[in-house]
Amino acid sequence: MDNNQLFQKFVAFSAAVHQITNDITKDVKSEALTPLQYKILEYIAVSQPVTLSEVSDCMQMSMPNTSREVKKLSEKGVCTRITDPDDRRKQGITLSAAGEALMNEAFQQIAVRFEQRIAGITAAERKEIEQALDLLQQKVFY
Amino acid sequence: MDNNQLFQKFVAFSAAVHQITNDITKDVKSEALTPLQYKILEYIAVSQPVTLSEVSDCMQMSMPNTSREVKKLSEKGVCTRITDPDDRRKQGITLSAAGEALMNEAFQQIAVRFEQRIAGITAAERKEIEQALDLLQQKVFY
DNA sequence: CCCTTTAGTTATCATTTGATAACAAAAACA
DNA sequence: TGTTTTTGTTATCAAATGATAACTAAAGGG
Repeated sequence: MDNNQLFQKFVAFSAAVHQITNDITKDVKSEALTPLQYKILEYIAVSQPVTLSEVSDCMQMSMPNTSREVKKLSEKGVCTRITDPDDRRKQGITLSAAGEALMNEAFQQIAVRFEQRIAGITAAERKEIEQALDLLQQKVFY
Repeated sequence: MDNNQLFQKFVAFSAAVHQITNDITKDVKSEALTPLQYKILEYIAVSQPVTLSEVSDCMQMSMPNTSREVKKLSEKGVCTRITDPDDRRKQGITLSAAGEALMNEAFQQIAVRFEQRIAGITAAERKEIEQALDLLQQKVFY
């Protein structure tokens, strides 16, 4: 039943992460973007270049809906699509300059709030945190 | 600039947690509940008894919308509201028996998937993971 | 060369979610 | 006691998201 205890911790922890990150990213999203669009853009930012299918898979949304939302994003000028010369069905989606700027600004704000949150932490603690992040990402959240 | 590196790790980590938990809880939600309703129920399950205002705060949604969704949940028979005798404006929201059953089933499924994920881990690693979860929850995601 | 599969698009409709105004009742307070 | 604040409700509307069908074009495979 030790397994169950670990699971309890996992659930509580995941809930905490969701809550804190929601809190931190709250009203960061540009007025021009819907929440979904912001999330998609965030995904593009981290994984670019990506294909439509990859966005669809990762965001767990249907191709038609993905197509629609990404189309809106490129109409808003925050991302660019270039047809893959090797397979002209595919397109590489990347952030445009405007998109990069927008996401930089967002991350900037998030960074500020993150730093407030860990303000007054010692160097040793920081080291511990880094190691814990690495460990969990490697063994649980991979 | 060490701060910035830690922040990078934090962002990557949060993204990973979101993705994995989304994956794990995917299609766990009962057919009878919308995603929002499932999240609210999950929150009630963890924090019961809660008031409408607390749900509203925590889920970052307006009181009217919170009222509507919680009303739907109680109409579906998964939660119960009892007026606080000390302050009859407030109501304590808890899971009903059916709600408990539903959430138990959901957690059961999530637990199974979690265990698959950490299958083949040594006792020492398990210990490390537990400590890492505790540390982060205490120092970052509090 | 035909057939199938993969990648993506467009259109349309239903449902969910968000926002706002107008309200009621209990509690707090002056 | 009368007024204000807190807690919640109801109704209504707009916008976002989800689901599905019908389609195009390129690639792959026999």
